[in-house]
Amino acid sequence: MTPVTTAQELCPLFKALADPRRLEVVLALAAGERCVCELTEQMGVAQSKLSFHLKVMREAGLLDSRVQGRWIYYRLRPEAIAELGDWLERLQTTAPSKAQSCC
Amino acid sequence: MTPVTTAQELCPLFKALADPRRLEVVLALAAGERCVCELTEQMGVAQSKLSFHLKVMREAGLLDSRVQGRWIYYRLRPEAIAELGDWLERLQTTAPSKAQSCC
DNA sequence: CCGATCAATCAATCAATCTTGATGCATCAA
DNA sequence: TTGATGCATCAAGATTGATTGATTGATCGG
Repeated sequence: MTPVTTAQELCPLFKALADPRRLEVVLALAAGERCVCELTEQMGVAQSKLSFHLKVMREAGLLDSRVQGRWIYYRLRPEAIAELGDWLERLQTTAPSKAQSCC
Repeated sequence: MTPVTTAQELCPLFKALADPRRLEVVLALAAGERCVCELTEQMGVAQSKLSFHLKVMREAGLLDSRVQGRWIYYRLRPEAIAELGDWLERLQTTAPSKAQSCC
């Protein structure tokens, strides 16, 4: 039972992915959760900048975070990836019809 | 043989989808190709605005267009949808590893 | 406590995108 | 050839998003 996400609900997710730095983060997190300091070092990026992008992705529902001591670990939300994948699949399987006359 | 798209190559596609009006267009086109005037009417949107968004999506490789008489028909590029889907799938199947110590 | 580290947040600047209305260029019907 | 239609394009302004550097709050080790 796919919960059928609407396009409007997916928009924030697409926005969250529509940036090269954020895609880089997503790739890093695909290998497993990482703390902010690891990501900062790995990407060689200013801390506040990374923090900004992490926030965008977290608020879009693409990432989750958990606090451990003084570190904050981020990870991908597989549900978010699945939603996007499902929506794309539904797009593909919609029977494409030739345009009728028009206007 | 999946041609393995890199994140940087996908970024324009995600950008192209990161807008509610454009998602609306994509949905309309999932049902088959449509000419600009049909889309304009269906979406109740200014013509130049729609034209702008169509251009963004076309340049990202998400849409294709063809001229017929004085109309221009737009359609989804299934390859683009497939690329996105493949990338997402690869994300999901990357074995997620617990973060090691850190820092 | 104290100093250090991790990370969020804020304000200011800068940059990219979107919107609007006007204009121009083809195509078509008459 | 003329007038109308379909659509791209352009310039200006408005909106949104990203970057930077500084500050703050929390947590930790000593």
